[in-house]
Amino acid sequence: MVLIRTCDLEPFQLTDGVPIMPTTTTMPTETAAQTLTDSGLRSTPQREVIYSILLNKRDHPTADEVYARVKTELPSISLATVYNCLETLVGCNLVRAVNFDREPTRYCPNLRPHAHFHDENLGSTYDIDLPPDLLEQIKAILPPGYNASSIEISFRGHTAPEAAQN
Amino acid sequence: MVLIRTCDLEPFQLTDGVPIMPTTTTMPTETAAQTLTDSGLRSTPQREVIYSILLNKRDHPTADEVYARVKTELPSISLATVYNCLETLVGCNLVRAVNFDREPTRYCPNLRPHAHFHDENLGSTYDIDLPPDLLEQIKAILPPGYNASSIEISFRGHTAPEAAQN
DNA sequence: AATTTATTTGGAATGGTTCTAATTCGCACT
DNA sequence: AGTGCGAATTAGAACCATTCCAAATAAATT
Repeated sequence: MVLIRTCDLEPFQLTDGVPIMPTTTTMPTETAAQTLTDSGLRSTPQREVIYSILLNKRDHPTADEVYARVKTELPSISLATVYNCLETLVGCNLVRAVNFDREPTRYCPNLRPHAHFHDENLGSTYDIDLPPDLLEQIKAILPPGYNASSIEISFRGHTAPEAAQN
Repeated sequence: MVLIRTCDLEPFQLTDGVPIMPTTTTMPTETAAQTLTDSGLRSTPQREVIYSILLNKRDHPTADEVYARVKTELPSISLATVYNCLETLVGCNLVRAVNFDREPTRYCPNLRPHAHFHDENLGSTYDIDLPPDLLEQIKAILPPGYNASSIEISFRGHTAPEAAQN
């Protein structure tokens, strides 16, 4: 099975400058708490809050940015815990880690297959929906004997000002 | 124009365990020296040797690995110079930097569009030829207003033992 | 040959991330 | 309700790839 090392967002609208929040998301069939305990892990306030922060504002924050946001809710949390929790959430597939070159890792809640677009002017990252058939075609370029467990597709460039999403 | 942030290798053969070295490569129309001076840079021994090392063994070495290899030829070279030279070569498009998550950057001589496959068992990286039409299809998933200057496609997984290339 | 400018160099600094050892927490079992 | 025990959190040190810096060297230009 080929995992998409990529994160998720409902298809955003580009018709005007207004950011469209996902209305229906491919919600996990269980709560985060359930997924955690199913993986033999505990559902802690830190993990829950960090996950909710990721769900809440899907702008692919870095660990530092997550840290800043969590502190408003859990002022005594440590950066190490933020890293630990993010790693845990990635580990049980609630969240995906996203990398652009050697920039700090970004995080987003795990949903469906998509590519990433990184705007070099704004520093923003957007999710690009990936059609299943295209994914199949991409997998098909691998020679026999190559077993891929994950794929990552990322674009770099800039977005037209009128296409601003967030 | 969309650049492929990816490096190159002639299509390797997988029929047996024998690594096939590229026979014909899409050689640059100019020498490295020429490309450098065309970019207003000097052709130095360090730059030339590093470039030749990259051409010589196309196994996507890290800066450290390049450093180790250069030292046999230029024993007094410094690691800082290796980084400088690699950056210079990347800057004038003779070489591509390749990243897998946050692992150390790898380098390969610049040729045609291709994806990367990273074998998690061996730590080896292989180039996967990217058909032009597929590339077009991938670019086509971008919504209007998204102007990509580069694409990167990378696989992670393992290769069957009998498909060993190098 | 002298001057300017680019390049190299070693070592210090940076910055994101991970490690460590100690504390705290949550759950299971009395 | 209290206790014990493994899991989770925490602060700070450590790590490591990479970059920065300031001095030394080399190459091109005058």
